[in-house]
Amino acid sequence: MSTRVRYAPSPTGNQHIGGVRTALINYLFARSSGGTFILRLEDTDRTRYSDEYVKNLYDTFQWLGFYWDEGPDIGGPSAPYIQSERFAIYKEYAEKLVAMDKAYYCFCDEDRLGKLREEQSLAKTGDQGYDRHCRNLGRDEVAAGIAAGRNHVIRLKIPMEGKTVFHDRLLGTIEWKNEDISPDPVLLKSDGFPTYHLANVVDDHLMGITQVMRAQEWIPSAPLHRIMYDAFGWEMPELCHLPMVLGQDGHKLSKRHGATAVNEFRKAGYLPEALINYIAHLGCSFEEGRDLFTLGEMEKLFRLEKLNKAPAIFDYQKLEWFNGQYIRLKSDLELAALVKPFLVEAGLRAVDDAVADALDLQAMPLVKERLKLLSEAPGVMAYLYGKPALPAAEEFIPKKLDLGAAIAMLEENLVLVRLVDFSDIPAAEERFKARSVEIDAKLGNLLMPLRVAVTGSRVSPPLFESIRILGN
RNA sequence: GGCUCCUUCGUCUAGUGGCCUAGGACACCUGGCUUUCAUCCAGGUAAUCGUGGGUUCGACUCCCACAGGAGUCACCA
Repeated sequence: MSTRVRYAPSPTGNQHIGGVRTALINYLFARSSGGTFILRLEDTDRTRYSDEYVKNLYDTFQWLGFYWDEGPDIGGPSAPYIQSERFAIYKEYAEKLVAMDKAYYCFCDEDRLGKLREEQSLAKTGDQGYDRHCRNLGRDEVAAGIAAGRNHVIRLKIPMEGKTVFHDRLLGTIEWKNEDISPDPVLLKSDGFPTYHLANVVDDHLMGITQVMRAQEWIPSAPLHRIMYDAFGWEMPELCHLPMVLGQDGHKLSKRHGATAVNEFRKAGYLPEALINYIAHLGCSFEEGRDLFTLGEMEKLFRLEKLNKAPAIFDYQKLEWFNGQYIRLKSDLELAALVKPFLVEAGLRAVDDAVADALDLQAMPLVKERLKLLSEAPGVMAYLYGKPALPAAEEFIPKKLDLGAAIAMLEENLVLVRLVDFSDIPAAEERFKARSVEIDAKLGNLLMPLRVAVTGSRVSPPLFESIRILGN
């Protein structure tokens, strides 16, 4: 049987590192096993839903460059892939569960539930959860309640004793005492929408999902799902709970750790290849002694067994290194195109400017080796456009400049690096000013078109200027 | 607090009983190349494999206990 896996995000926020990593691992698993990767939109939370997030989802994955085989935008045999369009299905299955006495109608309102919570916290007996008040309502009472139009939900009957066992591909066998499972979770909300638990289980079954791979934070809902599969008499997909991604402080990665949304990384000048490679490498190894892998390589090399059980801390520094590596792998032409939007954004050049295009392209060999992020390009290339370099990030001690030698090299059409530190060499300031015109003139004469690029975004403009001229 | 999961350099990892006096990568330090910076190359610092017990001729690798960390306890997913 061929494998079918899915990424099932909820459009209640922009796609972030954690979600994308789950998607990537599902994708790699599908590819490595000749299976199918499916996208399913779990948009059952109407209060947090936004179209904007759906758009962000598509944008993100188009940018990242790995895509699903079946999904809302491209269709497939299990359509529709949007849960709000499968509305009726869930109601049907929830009621089926009630008919089988595996679930029940509950008329408790927010008021009662709130009070219950208060009492429980006062009693300090620990969180007991729902008190199963409506679990044993008579047939007549239920009928009357519904007839009266009272708000109601459908809750799952969690067995009061015994235990629930499930197997995790990565973690092994996990046992839960039924009394420790959240008492009687809601399956169908009072607005008629399913909760995650119902929709997730029903869809995974209906869509023929064979492996469920999701973050470890979902472990506590696994026993509950097991109970539902059993109640329906369905075979449960194989479970595999993925290690989580943590911030520097060891807590679940979130906004306060810095950039977490993929579009933020994109704006900051990260390459999708670098992000994908780094994320995949986090908590997983592909081949001994190597860190850099293309998507295609990972598709072939991926094995679930190589996943780590322990959570991993997201290291922005190492990601930057990956990014620098991938930037250096780009051809000049590719990189120039990649960098262009950042230059335009910085106001250095216009979008349509053939001369600027040529200039950029010629500067690439120099720019390429000193970029970790595409967003650093404007700082590095500012001089090319007659603007001062960006402020210094750090200082360094320059060596003494020999203008005569510099000009000599220029004339030989060699790579020239000129460094001027006015504070260190007081006399140089005067000399430089006096001869800068001469230098510029020689530049013009020698090299057409000009091949000039500022080197070193860390050079402070008032103190240093650094120009490098490329030879042919 | 209950329950569950996890535990090799600061970080990401290799490692499935002897090849480990623990290997690689990021970061950091030193040197080389480059009249600067960056890139690149070479080298270095860094884990008594969370702690304590076992099992075994032999344990990072198997078992147990403890400790620490994390996750989760909604009509959110």
